[in-house]
Amino acid sequence: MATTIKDIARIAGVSPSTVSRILSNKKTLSSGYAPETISKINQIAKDLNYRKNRSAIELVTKTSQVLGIILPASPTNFAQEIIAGIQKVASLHDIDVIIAYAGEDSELLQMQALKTISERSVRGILLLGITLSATNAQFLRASDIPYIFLSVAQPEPDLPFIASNDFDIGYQATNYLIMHGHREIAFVGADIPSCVGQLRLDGYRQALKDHQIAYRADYVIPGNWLYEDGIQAMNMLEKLPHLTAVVAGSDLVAAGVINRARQLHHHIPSDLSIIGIDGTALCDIIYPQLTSIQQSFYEMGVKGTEQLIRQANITSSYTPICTKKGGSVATRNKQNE
Amino acid sequence: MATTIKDIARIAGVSPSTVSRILSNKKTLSSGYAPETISKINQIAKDLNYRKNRSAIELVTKTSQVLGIILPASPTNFAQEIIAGIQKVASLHDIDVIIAYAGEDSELLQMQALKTISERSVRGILLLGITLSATNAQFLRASDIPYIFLSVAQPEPDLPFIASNDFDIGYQATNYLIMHGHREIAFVGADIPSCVGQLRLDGYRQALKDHQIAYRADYVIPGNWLYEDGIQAMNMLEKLPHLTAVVAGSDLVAAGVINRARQLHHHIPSDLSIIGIDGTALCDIIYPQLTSIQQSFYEMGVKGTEQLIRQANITSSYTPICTKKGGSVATRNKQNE
DNA sequence: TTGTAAGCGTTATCAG
DNA sequence: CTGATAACGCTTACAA
Repeated sequence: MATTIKDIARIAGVSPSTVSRILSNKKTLSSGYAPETISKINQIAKDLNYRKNRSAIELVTKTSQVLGIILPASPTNFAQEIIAGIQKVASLHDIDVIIAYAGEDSELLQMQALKTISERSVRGILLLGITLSATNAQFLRASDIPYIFLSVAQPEPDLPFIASNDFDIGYQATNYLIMHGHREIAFVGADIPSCVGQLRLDGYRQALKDHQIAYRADYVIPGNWLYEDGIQAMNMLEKLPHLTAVVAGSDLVAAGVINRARQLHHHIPSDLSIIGIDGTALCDIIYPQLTSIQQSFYEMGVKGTEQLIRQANITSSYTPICTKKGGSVATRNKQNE
Repeated sequence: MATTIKDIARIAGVSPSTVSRILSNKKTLSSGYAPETISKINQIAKDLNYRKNRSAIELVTKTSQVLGIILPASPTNFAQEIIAGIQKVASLHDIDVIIAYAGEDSELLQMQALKTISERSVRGILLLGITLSATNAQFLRASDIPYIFLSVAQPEPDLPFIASNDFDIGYQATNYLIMHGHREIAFVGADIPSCVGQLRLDGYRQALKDHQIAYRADYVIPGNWLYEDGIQAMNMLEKLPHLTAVVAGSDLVAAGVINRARQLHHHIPSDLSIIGIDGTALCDIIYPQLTSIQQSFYEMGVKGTEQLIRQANITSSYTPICTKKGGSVATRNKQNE
C-alpha cells in the first residue's frame, strides 16, 4: 500500500490540506507555514517514501504537464533530431513526454495511437512525420487538444504544421546539380504518392523546366526513402547511359545509390554526382561525404513544442533549408554533352 | 467541457454504472446487456465524442496499461532497435509507453526521470543504456514498481538486466582479429570507466593473454563510443607503426577510424583491419562494410518487456552475440611480423 | 439485467 | 495560518 497524503497528515498531526499545500510547494501558500512544519512534513514524506499520485492530481486539476508525441511505426533516422528538440524545450518547462507509435499506413493503428494520447489529459500533441487519414484527422480536431504536425506539411488549413518547404527542397537539390553543369538528372527513392514526395517531385520538375531541360519519366524511380531503395534505383540507373547526376529522396537513399554504384565500378562523383536530402549525421559518415539539402529538424521540435506550451494560437510555418556540402557532386564540363 | 459517463447515462436514460460496464467492455458483464442498450450507448458515446479519462480510471483501478522507459539524454543509435522490440511486445498486449529522458551523468536529471515515471502508475520500468547512481538505484528499489535494465549489465544482484556479456564481446572481437593473424591490436573509443567499457577491456586483455600477446597501455585509447572518438583515435594510432588491427568500441567509432584512416592514406583492410561492436545497420552503409560483433538489441527489448508484462519474478539474462562479417578485416600473413 | 453508493488521492473553496 | 468538505470521473461491490 503506497503512502498517501493522509498518512503523512495523520503522523504529522496536521490536516491533509496542509500536507498537500506544503508538498505541492505553491509559493504563495507554503511561504506562510512555519519552517518547522514544512521540514517536518518533508521529512515524514521522505521517510515514508511518499510519491505523488499523478492520476489523482490530473483528475482534480484537469491539467497536466505532459506532451504527447505520435511517431510512425518505423521512425525515420531524423525523428531522433526532432525529438531532441522537443525534449530540450519540454524539460526546460518541466514537462513530460508520452510517446505512442502509429503505423504509417494503417488507419486503425493511427487511431489507436490517437486514442492512447488523447485519453490522457495531455497539454498538446506533436505528430511526427505522419499524415492522418480523413477520419483520424477529424478525430484529432474533435479532441480539443492543441496539436501540430512536424516535418510533414499538411494541405488542410486547420492542420497546422512546422516543416520544410518540400517544393523548395526538390527545386534546390535539382538546381544545385544543374548549376554544376548537369542536365541528365534522375530523381530516385522518394515516396511519390505522399505529399512530401509529390512536392519534391514538383520542385524537381520546375527546376528542370526553368533551365529548359526536358522531363523524362524514366528518370524518376520511386521508393520509400530507404537505403534499399537507393540500391534498387542504382540497378535501374545503370541502364541509362546519359545520366550524370541523381537527386536522392533522402540521405539513406543516397547512401544506397553510392554503395551500389561503387559495386558496379562507377566512380562517385566523377562518373555520377549525387545529392541527398535531409542533411543528417550520415552525410559525414559515408564515403564520399554526401552533399545534401539539410533540413532544420531540431528546430522543428523546438518551435513546435514552444507553440504547444505557449498555448497561443498555433500557426503553420516553414523551417529553413540549406545546402550541406560534401564530396558527392562534381562540376561537369558543359562541352562534354 | 468534455463528455463524461454521466452525460451519456443521462441522455440514454440509464445509470452511469451501466454505461461504464458497456464502455469498458468487460466480457463477463456486458454480455448480459440487451444488444439494443449496448448499441445505443455506443452511439451516444460516439455522437458526443466521448473520451475515457485515464486519470480517473487509473486512480480507481490503481493499475495501468503503461510501461515507462528511461533513456539517456543522448540516445545511442541502437536505442531505436531496443525500443522497436519493446514497442512490438507492448502493442501486442495493448500497452502504452511513456518515455522520460535522463542525463547519463547528472544524478539530478536521473532522479527527475525516475520521479516522472514512478509517479504515474506504470506497470513497469525499462531502463535503457544507463547506470544509476547509488541514491537513485535506492529510490528505484523503494518504488515497488517492477523494473529491468536493458543493454547495460548491473553489478548488484537486485538490479536485474538483459544485456550482452560485454566481457565476451571484448574477447570475441579481439580473438577474431587474432585468428586472422593480427598481434598488434588497439582497443579504442570505449568509455573505460563505465561498467561496459571495463568489461570489454577485460575481455580484450584476456584474449591477448590467452595468445601470449603482451598488453600495451598505449594501444588503449579511451573515448565515449562516438564517431569523433574514432577520428581522434586514428590520429593517435598513426604514431604506432607496428599496429595492424583495431577493436573499435562501437560501430560509430569504427566508422570514424575508417574515415580518418582513409584521409591519412591508409588502406582498409590491407593496411589496417578494424572490427566494430554493435552490428547496427551502419555496418552495411559505410565503406568498406564493417565487420562487427553484433548484439541482439531487438531481443533485449522484447524479452525485457515480456518479463515486465508477465509480472513473474524478473531475472537477469544475457542475449546472444554473433560476428557480422563485412570487409574491414584482412587476414595477415604471420611471416610478415 | 440494471441501479445505488462508496471511494480512489488529490486540490480547491470556504470557514474559522 | 489551518482544517473541513466537496468535488474530479470512473469502477465496483452490493442491492434490487
